[in-house]
Formats: sequence, structure tokens, C-alpha cells
Amino acid sequence: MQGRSFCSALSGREFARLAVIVTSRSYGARQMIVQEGDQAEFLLNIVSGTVKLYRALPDGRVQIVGFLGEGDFFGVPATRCYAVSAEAVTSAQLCVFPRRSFDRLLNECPTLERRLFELAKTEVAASRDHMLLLGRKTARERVASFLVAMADKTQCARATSPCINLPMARTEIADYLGLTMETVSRTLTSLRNEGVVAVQSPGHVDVLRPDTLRHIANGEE
Amino acid sequence: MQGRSFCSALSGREFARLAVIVTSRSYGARQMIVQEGDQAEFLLNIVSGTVKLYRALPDGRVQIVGFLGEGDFFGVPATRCYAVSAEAVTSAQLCVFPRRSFDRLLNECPTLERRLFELAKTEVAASRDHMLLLGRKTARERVASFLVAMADKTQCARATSPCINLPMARTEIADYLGLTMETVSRTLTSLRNEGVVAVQSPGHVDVLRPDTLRHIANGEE
DNA sequence: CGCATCGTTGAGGTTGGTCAATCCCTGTGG
DNA sequence: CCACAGGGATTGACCAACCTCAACGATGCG
Repeated sequence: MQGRSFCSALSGREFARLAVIVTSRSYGARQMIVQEGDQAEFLLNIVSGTVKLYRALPDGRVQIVGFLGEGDFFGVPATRCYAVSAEAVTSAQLCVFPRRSFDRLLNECPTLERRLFELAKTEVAASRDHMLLLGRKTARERVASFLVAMADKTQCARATSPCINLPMARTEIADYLGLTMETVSRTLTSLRNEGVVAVQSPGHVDVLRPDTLRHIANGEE
Repeated sequence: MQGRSFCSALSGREFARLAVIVTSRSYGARQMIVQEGDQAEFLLNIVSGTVKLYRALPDGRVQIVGFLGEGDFFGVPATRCYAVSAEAVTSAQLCVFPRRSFDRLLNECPTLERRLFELAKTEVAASRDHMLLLGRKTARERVASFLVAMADKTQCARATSPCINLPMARTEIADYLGLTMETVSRTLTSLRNEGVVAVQSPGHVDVLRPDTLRHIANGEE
């Protein structure tokens, strides 16, 4: 999850200037947005919908490195090419900034650069969290961690029984958690049978025992 | 691996100013440097030796998120606390910058901030690489990837038969690759038996067939 | 209604983990 | 010089978590 509402770093004047160079694009579910190795000509900001970032191995194995939602931002590459592919999970609306214009703006607006730096630091921290998950957590702990993270992003997170929206498919959850679809499904079923969560529909999960879920996520059972 | 020689971003005058607030510290092998959750009072730059960054689960499982070497830099946290622990792998010499002074310098020197931003971007890209490794690669591919990465860092990488220096223990390689010590050892043995590498001593590996190793690392066999 | 897609469940296999014995290397002391 | 101890590395036997393959169920759309 890269940072939300980066535009808040801009003054009204800067924002107006930026608006001139911006175009908007719509993507249907599963539509490819950028591909690993493409020239990084654009920076993108998500207006609505969910987008996945992923890396792939030649034989088709996929690792999703993050899901982006409303307000998230991507395409600030270390090199001239994108290092990851991006694909729409749901239908999505994106703001497109030509890279050159954006770079110019960056030079004129140190606040913006600082804000992007903050986002990058948050991203590094999140990546390390995810490395711990991928390298050392069990399937059960991974799924619980995922649900906790998704609950934290949802509006009703503060409620006694948070409800979680899962716009992505089981396969995509699996590719994010380094598991198979079947293992994700089985794990969710067992969490349901234990009364930790309730699965209303594939895309809608209620957390019945948030503390238990959190404990499982942290490997504290 | 966070960025090398960040000091190159500094002008002579800025460097001189920085030098005033810098102190140097020595650490013995396995000595703790900072601990996850500690107040982030210092930024550190490695002068010599190897340092590991890691996150741990309450039951002792460890995921090493990176090894740092000469010139690498760490301690730019997104929050007030360190999100990872750091420990000396070999005996090491570090430069210590008090955070407040460093922040002040940062405000005065946009070049430095830009440089740190670049480092953070590189770090994000490296993290994503490692997520692919942890989430989707086999033990064999992980070990091969690790050897390739270590070879790329070594001086004699350009030689026809690159030699690799491994200052860290097998356990540490395992904690970096999301495996066990035993699996790392077995995998190295099988690569040796196939004539891909030669293991001179635990800390010294020669790559006999670099292309093969690279293919294995990328899952292209 | 029929089809397609996604999700769930089951049976069995494989990779990598666990536990334990042995090896190797280094350092120490007799 | 050798014996010994100790830590890391290697190897082996066994096991379990997760994957694979396959069947079945649910949901949504034309």
C-alpha cells in the first residue's frame, strides 16, 4: 500500500499546475496497466478501484507485492523501467502523469518530494513486514495477518466486529501470501469453523474475534 | 542492501558540518546494534564489516531482511522507532549520527534528501525482488539467487569464475532465505555435486558455471 | 436454463522441516 | 606434538505442512 492522498502535499497553485498535465484513464477488471520492463513513462495515482502490483517468474509463478486502493500512488521507479507489473483487480480509474512533467514539478516543489520520500519509507517498512510473513509465518498466520491488515484499511475497523471487504480473488490473495488458492480457502474455512471470522460471501468477511485473529497473525497462540 | 557512499551527495562544506556531529563505534561479531521498537535516536553508516537487519516473531522465528556492508546506511525510519533490529555479523565499525542533527542537515541540503530518496527507491525494488524469492522460489532457486546476488557484490564478479565471500553463518543465510540451515547446507552440497559451484570453506564459494547458476536463480531450468 | 468462472473440499504426493548423529575446523592445554 | 573441547556445518531418517490434481458446489451472466 503506497501512500494515500499525496496531493495533500501540494499547494493550490502547484496542484493547478499539475492538473494541466494530468489525464484520467479507466481500466476494466483484470486489465493490464503496466508491465515489468516497460519504459516508465507514466506515474499513476488511483482514483477508484483496486490495483495489484506483482512480479512473475518465467514459468508463470506470480508474487503479488502489494494491493493499491483509492489515493495510492505508484510508478516512481528507481530505474527507467518499471520493476513490477500492475493490473486492475476491479474496474479502476487512474490519474496518469507523464514522467517528465512530473519530474519538473518535483524539482520545483520540495514538499512534494519530501512527501514521496515519506511514502517510500513507509513502503520499505511494509515490505519488511511482508518479508517476515512470506519467510517465516505459517499459512494460518499469513491469512490472519492479511485479514488484520485488510480490516485496518476498512472504515468499520473500529467497530467491535469489523467487516472486511475483499475485492480480490482467492488466487490473488494466495499470490500475495505465497500460498495456493486451496490453502487460503481451507484456512479461511478453519478460521470460520473456529468462530474467529464469518464468511458472508467470498468477498465479505466479518471478524468475530478480533483479538484472537490478531494473536494468530502475530504467532502468539 | 541500502545505498553505498551516501556521503558523495554532500558538498565539502556540508560534509565538514556533518563531521562535527559524527561519532564512530566498534561492534564485535554478534553484538546487537539496535533493537526493533527502540527509539530511533541514531542513523548509522557502516564503515567496515557486515551487519544484518531482521524482524522476529515472539517465538523466536527470525527473518533477516537485508545484509549491509561497507558504505551502507540505515536508520531512516518512517516512525519514531526502529522497525527492525540490527546486529553485527562480523566485527564492524559504524558511523553514528544523532537523528536531530541529521534532520537539521537534511533540511539544509536538498541534494542529500534526494540521494536518500534514491536509496529508498532502490530499497523498495530490492525488497520486491526478495518477496518474489520468499513467496515463490524453491529452496534451490533461493540459494542460487543468493549466490548470484553475493557474487554481484564481490570484486572478482567480472572474472570468468567469480569467487564469493560469505561472512555470515549458514543459519543467517537460512534466516535470510526463509529456509533452515540444513536445507541451505544440503542445497549447497547438491550444487557442488553438480559442478555448479565449489565450496572451498564455509565462507568461500567459487562459481564454476555462472550462467547455470543464474538460470537456476531465475527458475529457468 | 446452460455455461463459465470461482470457490470449496478431498485424497495423496513432495518439498522442506525436525531431530539427531557425525564431521570438521579451530583453539586450548597438557 | 597430540588430545580434547566446542561450535558450526554436514548428513541421514523421518515427518508434516503445504501443494497438486481432481471432483464438486455455488454464483452470475447470456
